Amino acid sequence: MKKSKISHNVITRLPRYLRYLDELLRGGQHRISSSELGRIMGITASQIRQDFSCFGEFGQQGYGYTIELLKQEIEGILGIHRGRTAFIIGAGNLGRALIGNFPFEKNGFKLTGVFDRAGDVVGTDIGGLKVRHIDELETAVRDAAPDIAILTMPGGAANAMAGRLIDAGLPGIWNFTNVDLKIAGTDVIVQNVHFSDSLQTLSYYLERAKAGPEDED
Amino acid sequence: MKKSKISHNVITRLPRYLRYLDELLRGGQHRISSSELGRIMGITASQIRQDFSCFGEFGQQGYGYTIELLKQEIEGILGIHRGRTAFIIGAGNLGRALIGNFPFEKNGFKLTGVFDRAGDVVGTDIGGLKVRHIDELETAVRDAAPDIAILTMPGGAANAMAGRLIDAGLPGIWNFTNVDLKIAGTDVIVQNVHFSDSLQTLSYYLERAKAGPEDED
DNA sequence: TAGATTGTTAATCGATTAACAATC
DNA sequence: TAGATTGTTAATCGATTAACAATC
Repeated sequence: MKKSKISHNVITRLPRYLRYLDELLRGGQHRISSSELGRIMGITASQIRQDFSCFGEFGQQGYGYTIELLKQEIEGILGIHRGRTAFIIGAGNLGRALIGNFPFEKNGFKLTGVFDRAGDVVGTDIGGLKVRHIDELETAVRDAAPDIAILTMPGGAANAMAGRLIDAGLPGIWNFTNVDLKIAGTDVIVQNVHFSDSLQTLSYYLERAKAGPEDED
Repeated sequence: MKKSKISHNVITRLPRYLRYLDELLRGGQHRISSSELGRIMGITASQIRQDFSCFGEFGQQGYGYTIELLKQEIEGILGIHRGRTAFIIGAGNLGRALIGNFPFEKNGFKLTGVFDRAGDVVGTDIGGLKVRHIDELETAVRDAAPDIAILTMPGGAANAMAGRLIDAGLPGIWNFTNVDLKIAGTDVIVQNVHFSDSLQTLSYYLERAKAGPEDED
């Protein structure tokens, strides 16, 4: 039975399920039970069944789950086949790293714009996209209507940039800067990748290596 | 009163507290109450006081918290002044982005080695560090005894690399590859930065923009 | 002192785990 | 059919919030 309000914890486990299902498929496996998947992933079979049951009934009693079908269902829930588009704001090292190495297509996204404010990169070609000047941003957002902007510029400019993007009607932001965007009162969706937070968390567990958990996200 | 077992949720909030305290200090503020901090951060004052009370008594009744002191306490808990060292494994775009832009020092880390397997980058200088060949890794880990290795190489090689590092006695791994490292049976500490998971979570909330929460990590 | 705010205990809420009838 | 495994309800566990005495 589908649930109306789905917890954030459940949502963040979905991409992880997807990774494991992918790996099983690559290993030639086509069917799995919640207990086997739980054993592999280090979580309980109960949790897996509860999680899936938020969205529908994807298994078969006495059989388990067909991996291909389950994967498709989860991809559907995450909206991976929506053909979304993204702008990258900031063509520095991090922006280039994403453009060059991140599998946007596999995640249902297509890069359709790269912007920077530095005169020397504007006009150059990175990964098949011509870098445009940041002054063209608002026009471009209104014209191309990307689903998200990826903030890979210095943190100092992040909030001003977010404001411009939101004003131009952008629905989502993938934030790689080390600041929390001030978005109260807007309905933009923000997902943060805070490197510092992650490293500091690692630092904490290093300190307490004997006592704490050994693998945390 | 200090608590013996501290939940992961509490730990992951500590870096976020630190960011807000920093911002307040930069704004010239020196004192704050749990209720004011809660209002700014969008959490309850109760949660803030509960979180801090896991580690000690950092405030003063009737007054609140001295921001400088509170910040120092949290930095201490996270082990930020430990003078930790790190190797980067993979001198591609992402590795260079971290070397060039990430404030390791502010997070208590110092880069002491960069490794790659590609002949053309080995021997070159990146951010003041000479890139060494991956074959020298084990020797270097034993000699320099870094606290962590930062995996910024292709995911396909991640598990083999993690195995080598663990065998050489490395305590921690900051994993930027899109795979879950198989570390069962070891006592290495792993912290993951899974870009894909983050983007897929964003994708989910874009789909359900009207109903879901608007700012999630 | 009076007002404010902490640290902590108790109450509530939500998430995870266990159990089991339904059924493939 | 018998065995296996789901989806779901109930029980447990843990995390968040509320309340308040202690005290600056």
